[in-house]
Amino acid sequence: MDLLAPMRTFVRVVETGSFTAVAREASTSQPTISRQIAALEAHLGARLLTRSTRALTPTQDGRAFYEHARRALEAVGEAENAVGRRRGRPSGTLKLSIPVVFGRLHVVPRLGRFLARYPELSIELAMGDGFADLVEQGIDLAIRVGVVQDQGLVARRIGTVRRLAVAAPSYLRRRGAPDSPAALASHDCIAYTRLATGNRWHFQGRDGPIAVDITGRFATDSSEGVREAVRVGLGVALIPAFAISDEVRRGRVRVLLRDYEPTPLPLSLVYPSRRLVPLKVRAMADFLAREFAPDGPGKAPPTESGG
Amino acid sequence: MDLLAPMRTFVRVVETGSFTAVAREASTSQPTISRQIAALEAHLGARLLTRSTRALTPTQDGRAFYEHARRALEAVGEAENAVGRRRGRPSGTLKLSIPVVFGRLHVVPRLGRFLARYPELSIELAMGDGFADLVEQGIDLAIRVGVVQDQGLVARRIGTVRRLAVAAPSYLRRRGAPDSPAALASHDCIAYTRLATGNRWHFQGRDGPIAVDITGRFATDSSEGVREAVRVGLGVALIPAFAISDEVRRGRVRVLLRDYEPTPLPLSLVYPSRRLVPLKVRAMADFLAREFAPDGPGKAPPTESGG
DNA sequence: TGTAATTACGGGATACGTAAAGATG
DNA sequence: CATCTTTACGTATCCCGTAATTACA
Repeated sequence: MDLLAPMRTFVRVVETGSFTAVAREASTSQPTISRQIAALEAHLGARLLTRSTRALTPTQDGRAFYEHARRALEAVGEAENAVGRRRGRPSGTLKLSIPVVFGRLHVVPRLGRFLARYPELSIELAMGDGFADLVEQGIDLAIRVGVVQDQGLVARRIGTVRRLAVAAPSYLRRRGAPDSPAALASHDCIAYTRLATGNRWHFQGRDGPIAVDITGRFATDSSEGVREAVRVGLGVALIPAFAISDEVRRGRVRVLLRDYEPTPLPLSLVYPSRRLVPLKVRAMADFLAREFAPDGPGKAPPTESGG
Repeated sequence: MDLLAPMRTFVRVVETGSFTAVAREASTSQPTISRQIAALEAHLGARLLTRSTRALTPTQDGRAFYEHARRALEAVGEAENAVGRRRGRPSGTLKLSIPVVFGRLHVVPRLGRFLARYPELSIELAMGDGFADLVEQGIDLAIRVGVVQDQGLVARRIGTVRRLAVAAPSYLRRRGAPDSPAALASHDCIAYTRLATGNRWHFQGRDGPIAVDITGRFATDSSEGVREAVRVGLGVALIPAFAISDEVRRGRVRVLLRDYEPTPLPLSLVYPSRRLVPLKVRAMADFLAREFAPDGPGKAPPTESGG
């Protein structure tokens, strides 16, 4: 028996919660959907859906099968896209995870072009800075700022993010400005816990690298949180230039230690390591790498090559 | 159109190199095979096989599609095995990679029982100690001795391998026996380059851990090579107890430094990290973990629990 | 010239759509 | 009772197996 059609149908049924809706979507009759699901259940020897006129909920088996079916259908799609007429024409849905601020400023505005280029492809966007849960959440591709060290992930560096040491005028009036990285030890430093280097800040001085163990009473795992904390004068922070330059221009925060550049962070594409990288992942990765290349098509690339 | 049957057919055709053979295998007629391949090629818009009466070779597209198809079929099989009648009944082929000596002594003798328990499952065994090429070679599951540090791999520790410091009588006559780990610095030490700790050997002494930087003029990436080098008197080596105890019993090699146990190595199951671990991998992993558990069913488990 | 893949043809199973029946909140 | 799923039935399509044909070494 043919399994693919029932599997496709089942996936859509789970996602829409309705036989009728799937029938319309597939421009077929509703009994066809009913029969396909029934046949699938018979084949598997398991009930996948609990039907009632009003509600349609997957059973435990149904949920498990849904996950497997999605994977399998994606693999079949990859096979179809690997050769022949459809070669190089990715299709399906790409789950993309990007940092909140960077994503809003630099990624989302570019996605329209990507979607136009690959008409059979859809994007499901997740915003977040966490490294760990990519596989868990079924993310296909992520953009991450900072060193990637997770098991099971491949990182492809596409650029470098310059950072600035900043503080709000209100804080500086109260506490004065540090004149060297070492002076930070007696300042309130805002730690970004997502970075492996959490409580140690690294700078490039004229005479080589400088490391400072910082102290402070506010730490957060949210880059938005760091920025907000700086703005309200909670302390000094290192923030990517692209995320804070607006505030600097408006005078809401001041750049400190101009002679000591915080060590730039790598900007990486991250994806689960597989033997065969899906076409859609490769397509998006190549697109992003080109967009953010120092001499790429983006007018104002947020990254700088050296580093 | 149904894609699964043609894909299954195509995979077997590539593997057997014959339409007729596949027809026999599937107890169907040869034209059916021919038609399925033709339909598949039409669907994909690509020629997959170059046919001649005598030879049947896949085109470049064919080879690419073969790889993808295998993956896809495996994913579909996993979906079928996830629920219902066939739940927990893994099927297909499991590619297993094990260290040469450990595998021969402890794994291969146990595989019969495993195969009997899962009748729909086949095993393809690769012997080797390398860590890096698991994904490349399409290995589903590997057993490895030593610390696993590769990206993209999940390690599940199932035991501990005790090691012995050993040397041949001929070597000891020539160079004497070391009376402490420190004395190894003036001995010819045989390094096993696969271990991350290559040129530094760690022992558990009465007064805590001892590390010795060893020197020597022979190193190898083969555990068989280490054993052979010891036997012919090339020097001192650390060797897993299970791999050398036979030689010790026969007097061909002597155990040294009995008061200082070389730090035991972890025995781990290693597999590529995926969101959904295939059933067959889970089955084998559980089987091996139980077999090698300290109180497991194996009569003489080669591992010891404590670390 | 023999072996193996392709094309031709008739039969049968499968799957579909329409229509009616059943279930449920 | 309205809506959605299941069952019934007639039809069209697809696929298979046998047989004949073609291609290649």
